[in-house]
Amino acid sequence: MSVLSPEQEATWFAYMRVALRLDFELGRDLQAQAGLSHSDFHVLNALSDSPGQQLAVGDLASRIGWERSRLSHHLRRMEGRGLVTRQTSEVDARSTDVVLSAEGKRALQQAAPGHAELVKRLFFDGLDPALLQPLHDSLEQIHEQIIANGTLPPPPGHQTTWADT
Amino acid sequence: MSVLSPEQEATWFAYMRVALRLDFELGRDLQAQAGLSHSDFHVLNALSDSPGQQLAVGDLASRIGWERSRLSHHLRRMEGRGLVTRQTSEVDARSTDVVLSAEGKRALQQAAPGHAELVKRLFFDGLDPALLQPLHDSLEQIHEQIIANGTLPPPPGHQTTWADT
DNA sequence: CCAGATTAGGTGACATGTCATGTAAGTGAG
DNA sequence: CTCACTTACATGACATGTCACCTAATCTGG
Repeated sequence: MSVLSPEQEATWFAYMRVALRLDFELGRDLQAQAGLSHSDFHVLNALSDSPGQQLAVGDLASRIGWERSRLSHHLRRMEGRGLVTRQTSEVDARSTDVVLSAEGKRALQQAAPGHAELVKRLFFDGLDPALLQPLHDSLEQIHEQIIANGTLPPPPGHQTTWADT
Repeated sequence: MSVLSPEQEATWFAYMRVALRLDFELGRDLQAQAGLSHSDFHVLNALSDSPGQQLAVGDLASRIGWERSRLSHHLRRMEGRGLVTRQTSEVDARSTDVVLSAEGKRALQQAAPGHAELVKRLFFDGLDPALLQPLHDSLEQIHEQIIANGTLPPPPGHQTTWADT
């Protein structure tokens, strides 16, 4: 017997096909339309909806599901391009706060509408509206599962179902 | 008014969170357990369920949603490690056939069970069984949409809904 | 206050991915 | 047949990501 049921396997393959192509299409579009890589966009986006438009490096990493060292390299480059700023935290001198710069904000605002438009076109326009809610619920359940069973720390502010003892 | 409805936006964010973490967790596990990158795995997997365990470079690329040049570089490395073989096609001398080698097959078979196990644990074990079918349908619809509206060529053997004229 | 453990990040070497461009085989209009 | 065009890949330069390891700040129990 195999590990996954036939239905699960079919679903998994469908997921992978979607994920691979979507990642490619979105990255390509962002690069062409806004001069941002998909990675840049994730970072800017996460900062942008954080209080004070800033986040500690570690929190940012778990927010977007990256390793710290990857983020560290990427932030150096983004800082060089003026998209973000780094400053040592005032409460804990080990920690670094990443702040969205004015230019970073501008770049994000310039990129976001077109990006959302493409997401709508590729992801939602072909989806039966009746499936939106089930899809959302599925993804949330899977997300919880990944956080509970994965190796990355949970995102900042995440609540587990069972109260911590 | 924004481009996406609030429900769509929530669903999209849930999707991105799942995609980012899943990609990370699966890649990490494959590397640790089987010494294969997630990229290697996609290539081997695609070859393995193709007739003759081989595929033209271009077909392989659209099968896994990659650019050709990325695949070309990756194949050179995989060939160097003995996982695949490349040979000029006999029917069209421009085209290159990529063939799964015995060693590649072995590597894939060694990696697959653990990989499937992790997929089950991270993706399906937390999912309400009643949502499996809707999730599958959603992903298939989205997949069709991406193929129809994206820039990558459709995968080999893909049928569009409306008969070609 | 001090030694060792822990936590937050940064870094260097090297693997991988992207973009622009190159080469060669097939195609086809005249 | 031949010049222009298209198709299938490969490659080189450079951007990005990974892994192992480093430093410094903080915490903990004497």
